[in-house]
Amino acid sequence: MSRTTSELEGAVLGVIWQEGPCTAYTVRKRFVASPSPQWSGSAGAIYPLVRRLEKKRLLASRILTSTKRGGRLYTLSSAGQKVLDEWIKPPLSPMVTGVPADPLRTRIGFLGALIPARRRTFIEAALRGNDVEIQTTLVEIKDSREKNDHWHLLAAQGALACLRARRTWLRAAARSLHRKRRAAAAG
Amino acid sequence: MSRTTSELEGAVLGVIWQEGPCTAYTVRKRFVASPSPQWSGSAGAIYPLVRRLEKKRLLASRILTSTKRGGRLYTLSSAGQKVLDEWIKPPLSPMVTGVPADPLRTRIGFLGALIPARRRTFIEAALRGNDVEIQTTLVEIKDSREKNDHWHLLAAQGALACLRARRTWLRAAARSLHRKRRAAAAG
DNA sequence: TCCATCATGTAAACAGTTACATGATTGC
DNA sequence: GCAATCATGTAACTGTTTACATGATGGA
Repeated sequence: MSRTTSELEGAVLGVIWQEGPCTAYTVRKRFVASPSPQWSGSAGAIYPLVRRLEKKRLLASRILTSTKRGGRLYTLSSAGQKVLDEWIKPPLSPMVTGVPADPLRTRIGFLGALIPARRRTFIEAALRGNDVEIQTTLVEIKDSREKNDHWHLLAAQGALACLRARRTWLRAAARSLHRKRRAAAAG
Repeated sequence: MSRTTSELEGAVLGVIWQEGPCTAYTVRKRFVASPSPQWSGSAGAIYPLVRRLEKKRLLASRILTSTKRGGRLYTLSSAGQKVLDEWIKPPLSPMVTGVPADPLRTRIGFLGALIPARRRTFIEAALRGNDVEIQTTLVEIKDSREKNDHWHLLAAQGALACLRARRTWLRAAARSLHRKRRAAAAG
């Protein structure tokens, strides 16, 4: 009967669970601040979504009186809590456990379309970009440790593990390119 | 002047570059067969997209005469080659180098919403699902090695690296849960 | 011959982005 | 008091999925 919960819906319920009573803008800021560029956290996505969730009785809201601007303070209802629970817990679909999409990896799959000289340039740029992300993530880890935010820390550590693995892989790719070039020169 | 190339557009151009002259259905199959559940490769996405790309002169097509069913054989035009090139090569936006989205990681960030007993269950299910993906990827690696598909091999190795890192991370998460539980019991 | 599935598509529903609008609040 | 930006929203556009339709092809 209940339609399946989308990633964004689940994440919004999760944020409201974490933040306690909060406005749509608070939720929005969380997505905008998120290091992963998964969602933009655009107003056009969040405001209509929380309205939908409220209509489904997964969120309760009361009007903000402390400010003249209006707006609503949202809380997770018990039905919302349950939906959040169902969204997180097993069984985990392949969509959840499957190989996460990585635009960098996608491009590597078509790297042969570049002229050889550009391939090396690509890998170098990728390594630089990846290192920037690693630095950002280290800061994020430090922050969540200081705030004692156990789950966020765990998630950030997962992101770091992924980035470090990507780094090792990219370096191996660079070496493999090098071998290929030498083989081509020799053959 | 030219609008930015989306991930799906880039990937479709890449597939047609790889496969040589091929039909929309061939492209579609590639996405459906892809281990990453990023795109469904649905007909409603691919057929209109190749049409759009053709209208933009990035693809050329000729009608299939060998079959009665009709359909078209698409080829990358030189303009298409150029767009593919631009799409792959640096500068790489944060959207490309950023932390790849991982639904598993997202859920871990909200794991505190589950009752403690369920948290362990989640991690175990995640590990099982992850191991299945590792097996699938190993097969993929074997295949591309046999087919001497260098770039696809490289991409699959990247996927494997990511999955292995995820495995290590999940095991660490399980240990961390365990510590937490013991601390709670003791405190 | 008949049934499954291949291959090509289309249409409606839906979700998310961009861009805009508007009033409140804050800092100078 | 004025400018910047905060906060709340809306509307149009775009792209993707789901579901359907339809004829071709291949194997029993």
